[in-house]
Amino acid sequence: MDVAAKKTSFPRLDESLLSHLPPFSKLETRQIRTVLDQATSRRCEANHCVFSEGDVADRFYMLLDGYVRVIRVTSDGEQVTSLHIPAGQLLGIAKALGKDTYPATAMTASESILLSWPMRLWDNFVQDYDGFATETYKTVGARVGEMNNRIVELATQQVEQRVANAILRLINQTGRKVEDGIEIDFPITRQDLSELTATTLHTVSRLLSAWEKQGLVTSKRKRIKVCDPHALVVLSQG
Amino acid sequence: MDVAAKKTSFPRLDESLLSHLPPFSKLETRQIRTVLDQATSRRCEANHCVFSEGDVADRFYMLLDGYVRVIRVTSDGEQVTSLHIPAGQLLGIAKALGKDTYPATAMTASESILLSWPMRLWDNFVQDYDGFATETYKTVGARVGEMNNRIVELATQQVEQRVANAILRLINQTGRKVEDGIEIDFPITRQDLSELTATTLHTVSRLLSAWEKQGLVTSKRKRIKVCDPHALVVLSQG
DNA sequence: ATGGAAGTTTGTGCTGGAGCAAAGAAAGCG
DNA sequence: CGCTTTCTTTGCTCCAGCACAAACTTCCAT
Repeated sequence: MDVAAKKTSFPRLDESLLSHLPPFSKLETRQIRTVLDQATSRRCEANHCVFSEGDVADRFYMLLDGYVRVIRVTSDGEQVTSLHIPAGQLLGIAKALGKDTYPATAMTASESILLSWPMRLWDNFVQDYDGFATETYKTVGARVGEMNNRIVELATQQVEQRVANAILRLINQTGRKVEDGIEIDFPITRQDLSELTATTLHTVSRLLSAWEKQGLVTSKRKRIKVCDPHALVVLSQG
Repeated sequence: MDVAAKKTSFPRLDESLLSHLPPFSKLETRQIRTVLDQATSRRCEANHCVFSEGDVADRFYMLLDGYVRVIRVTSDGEQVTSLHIPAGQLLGIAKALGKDTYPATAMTASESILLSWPMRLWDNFVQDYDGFATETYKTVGARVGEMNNRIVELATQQVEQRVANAILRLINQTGRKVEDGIEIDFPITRQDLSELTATTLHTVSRLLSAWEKQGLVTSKRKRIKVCDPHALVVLSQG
């Protein structure tokens, strides 16, 4: 792999990129340089499949920029989004779950930049890099927590609350402050939202229309801006 | 801790108990003896709280006998069961998730026997015992997989399919072959099932009655026996 | 600019399953 | 043994949200 070529196509690909990210933050500059040299970088447009459920897990990834959604497909073809992963997190870390195939599919939700390493380096990373293991287990823990919350949410809440919650979560993870509100800063369709909240795009569309009438949100095609986050919080509590 | 006393109240508490269980199966007899000496054992009746969500995770557990259910409680007091844990598995392994409080509550679902160790031994176990870490990450991975499945299930399936699935899962995990069928071998109420499947005990009751009329199951108070597992599988597929 | 694809809005009817209520059956207890 | 508690069954009502359908808007490629 030609490092020079990488640097031209991704000018910002230097130590400073990783040095502030939890799994690598305790590393020395020299170590980070090694890590970078072993990495493959890739820029993907939105809706690009990073890896698929069941594939042999031969690489693990760090999302440098953009957003990735983790989805599962049911036997009859329906998609369910189980997680959104924001920039700065590892993904495809099957090894941390004791698996050698990916347990779910990952797709980019917006244009994204990914670093990846061959999975055979995993054990090296764990051994050589102080804090790497700890941080990945924290990541796993956080995702387990999120999944748990989604289960509780799906089990007990109404559709309106779930949609409100989903939007709030996205805002927290990926919100961008703009004039008169906070916008989800990647393209998201009603369909996507319905897959996140286990309902239909029709219902999501209706809800957003209703909220827009009440001035809680404004939305264009693939864009959602929240004007009154507090009102959404109230809604989400039931 | 008086080892002699333990041995009298739990006569079977010797090396053979642990030696076949995954996290300990690679240990030498001498090591297992050390592990046992450091353990506290406890017998609990059904519906006993092992640890609560949010508690400081000061111990981790091995379920030797019985069943444990992992539950979460919503802000308005509703309970949701996220997992059933069968005998032979670790629980309360917050450390493997990078947490120092338990992320959920664990209650015994039947009379159970638990070993436990102070959490400060966790790192020792990981370091000293070959395969311990690997196996716990597999456990975590399996639970993540299960949770993922539950999310997909909740998101896409009808109540009838979910209840059928839940019963099948329980049968697989904890089923006991009896004459003319397989029985869930711990007491489970309609309420429990409804918490597992995110519905109401009324609906579960109706479904079981209907299935009983069709000869798929028979059930007494707190007991469910499946006579025609295949028919249940068909139902669960929708 | 033009046609088509992708995304969104909105209306209408229908139904699965929740909510409520009330009574019956089994287990536990003094 | 009767009394209480816990668990279960069942009937009835009602509505949230799904299915289906059709039109509209925005984006994109040719």
